[in-house]
Amino acid sequence: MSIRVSEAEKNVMDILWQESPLTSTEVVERLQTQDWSEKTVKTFLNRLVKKGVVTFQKDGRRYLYSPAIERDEFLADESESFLDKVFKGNIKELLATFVDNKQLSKDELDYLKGLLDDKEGRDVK
Amino acid sequence: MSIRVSEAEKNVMDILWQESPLTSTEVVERLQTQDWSEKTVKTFLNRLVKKGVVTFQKDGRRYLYSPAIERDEFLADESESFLDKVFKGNIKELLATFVDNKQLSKDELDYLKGLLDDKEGRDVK
DNA sequence: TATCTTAGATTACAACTGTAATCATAACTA
DNA sequence: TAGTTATGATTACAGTTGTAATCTAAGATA
Repeated sequence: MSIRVSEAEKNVMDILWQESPLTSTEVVERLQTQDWSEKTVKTFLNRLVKKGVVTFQKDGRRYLYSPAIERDEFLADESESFLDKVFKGNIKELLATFVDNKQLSKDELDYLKGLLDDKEGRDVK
Repeated sequence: MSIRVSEAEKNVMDILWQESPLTSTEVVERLQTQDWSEKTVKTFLNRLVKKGVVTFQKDGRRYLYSPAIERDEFLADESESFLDKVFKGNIKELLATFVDNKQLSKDELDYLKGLLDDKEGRDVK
């Protein structure tokens, strides 16, 4: 049931999660880094609307686009699906891979330890 | 430069990482859970060979297939790419999402803490 | 040896993606 | 009001993917 948003489309979602509603022109502007033609970005907006993950209100001849799904929920979905597909659900292996392969700063390590401490006690086991 | 292996193809890789070399027939057997036709599995093997991530030695008329890439390396690649594409490289957010959204057992929490402790001191930062 | 199997190679085909260009039309401008 | 513009809608087109079926030829079998 997982939401189907392609790689390229995700970049558009990210823009809208940062700020919305936006016109297509504004979305195009904020996607300068990607060097997509304005036409390409419009295509993505269109597809995202058809997929039901972006909505719009009309404002004269133009549309004001907004995300129709929550970023957190989307990330949780994507993460779950990544865990299942790549690590076959083995979360220990997934976490080990990330922790092992990334250079983590002291700050990041502390942050993560904090997360674990908060978690401790809450999950009944 | 990341390795291009599709969702369905990953299941074939998983089989070969568990045991290899295997004939196509053996791969098909081990993929019973997926209800793919034998033809479909053969197609995947073929594509994987063309992509250079599976190799084979001939054994008479049949091939003995083996992975041509390391599972660990593949997982690291996939993870890196997932982090970049979905979390735009923000590893704290990624880890927080996993830790928050999954029910983690005491065992898993302890394991993860162990990882972090090991890591501590090694990363110079 | 002639025939049957069966394994890999080739071909099929629709949906999804990346990447746009063209079309139709509503709104702005002269 | 008539022409210009810019926006969303439609169309394009090749590559990837999921999901096979068909073709070809080398072994196995009668």
